[in-house]
Amino acid sequence: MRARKVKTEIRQDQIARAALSIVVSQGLEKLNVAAVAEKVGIVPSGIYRHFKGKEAVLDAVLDFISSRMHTNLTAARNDIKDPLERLHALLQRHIQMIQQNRAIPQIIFSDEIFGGQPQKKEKLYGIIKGLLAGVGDVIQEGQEHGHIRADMKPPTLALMFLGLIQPAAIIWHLSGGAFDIREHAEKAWKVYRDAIVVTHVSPKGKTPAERHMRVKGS
Amino acid sequence: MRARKVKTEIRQDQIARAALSIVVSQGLEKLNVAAVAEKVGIVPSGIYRHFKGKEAVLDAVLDFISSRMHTNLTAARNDIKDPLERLHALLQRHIQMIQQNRAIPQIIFSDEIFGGQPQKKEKLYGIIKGLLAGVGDVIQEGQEHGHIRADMKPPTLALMFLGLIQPAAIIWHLSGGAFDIREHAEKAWKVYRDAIVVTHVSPKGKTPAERHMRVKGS
DNA sequence: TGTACATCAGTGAACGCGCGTTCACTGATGTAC
DNA sequence: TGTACATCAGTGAACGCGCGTTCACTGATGTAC
Repeated sequence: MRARKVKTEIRQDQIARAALSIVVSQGLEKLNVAAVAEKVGIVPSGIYRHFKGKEAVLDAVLDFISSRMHTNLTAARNDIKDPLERLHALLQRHIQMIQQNRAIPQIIFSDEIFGGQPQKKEKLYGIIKGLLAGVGDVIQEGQEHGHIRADMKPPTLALMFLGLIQPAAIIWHLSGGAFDIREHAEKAWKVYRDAIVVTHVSPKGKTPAERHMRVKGS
Repeated sequence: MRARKVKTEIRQDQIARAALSIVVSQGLEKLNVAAVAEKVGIVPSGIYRHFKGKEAVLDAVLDFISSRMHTNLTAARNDIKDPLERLHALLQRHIQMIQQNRAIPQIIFSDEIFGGQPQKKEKLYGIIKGLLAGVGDVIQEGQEHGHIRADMKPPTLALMFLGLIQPAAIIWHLSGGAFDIREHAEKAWKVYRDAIVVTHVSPKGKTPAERHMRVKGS
């Protein structure tokens, strides 16, 4: 039975979504041209009317993930003013995203991208750098307002922020979803918050960072 | 030219090492039976005299990684008594291990294992659980001696400890080795240490954990 | 110490499978006049 | 409004490549007597 003719822009979108959903439900190893084609309702060779090849399809999937991360960033930015609260919200959104489609860790760590062509690696690197920059901006704002310790640079704290999520995501995936990633993230968040927060019940006119360091020092 | 005959136990070891070294230098995608055989100096089909198949070779490589992690754990345990110092040493050893063979993140996150057969996934899960348990033991000891805050369970703090390394390892890999993973780890370690340490210049007879919390609270 | 036989590691040809990709075609949709 | 033609999406057969694996064989090593 011949599939209905559909404009190529629409098919491109359908194909990218189909590819993502296959990875979500079956893992990246099961992502092949035939499977994508079937999901869209055309024949394998039909894919090549809309994409140059499998690589291009993967590129489109990466774009999807990238845009979702940006959505999270801007949503948190618009919703919440306080930098620490915003970080917390970002953490929760990120975890929700990972839980909803376990595709993301799968794709990020796949051979085809993680160990694959420099081009793809570069693209993934760009996505992660974008996320880190977004987190770093929130941290810097917090530092400027005196809410976050200023003796550590934003990129360092931003990467540590990722560290609250990533190992948990891996355990969660390896345990087949049994590990409670959200619960861990909340606990880890408390520790992280303690480590970077500067309290405002100012005693003796010191800068927040100085006070923080003194309190810790002895 | 016919290869010299070698006992199967020795060949098994040679094959496992060859496989690991291929992943280190060329990535896991380049790991195939032919490449391993060539490295060992026999013909591809010869591999099957010593392993049931490619899967079994991968298993052997995982065993290698597992044993290296245990080496790190016991070395740190023997060398250093103070729990916090021991954690620090463990961090440094772990980073050294990752830098020496970038194979480890590659293998851990490969499709074949990370997204592959449940059996392999289980094995990897076991390795990571072993590492976490080792770190957790050090933390628990620190808590019992009053050096580490006791209001968080060891598994939580242990997973956060992994979070100091893992995102950095990924960035390091994606950046092609440009990112200074060691420098980041040292900075992150400072923040982490601040977050979990309990100082001993005791003021008013409180337990270390209580004092820590009060200092932070307001 | 030598001979006969069993065991075992190494070989090369061939198979089979998955899978991405090409290509000549068909037929539907859109456009010019 | 109708006709002719160009464009473009969908089709199915076939190709080619990589790669894991099998199998009958060869020849070396070890062992029993």
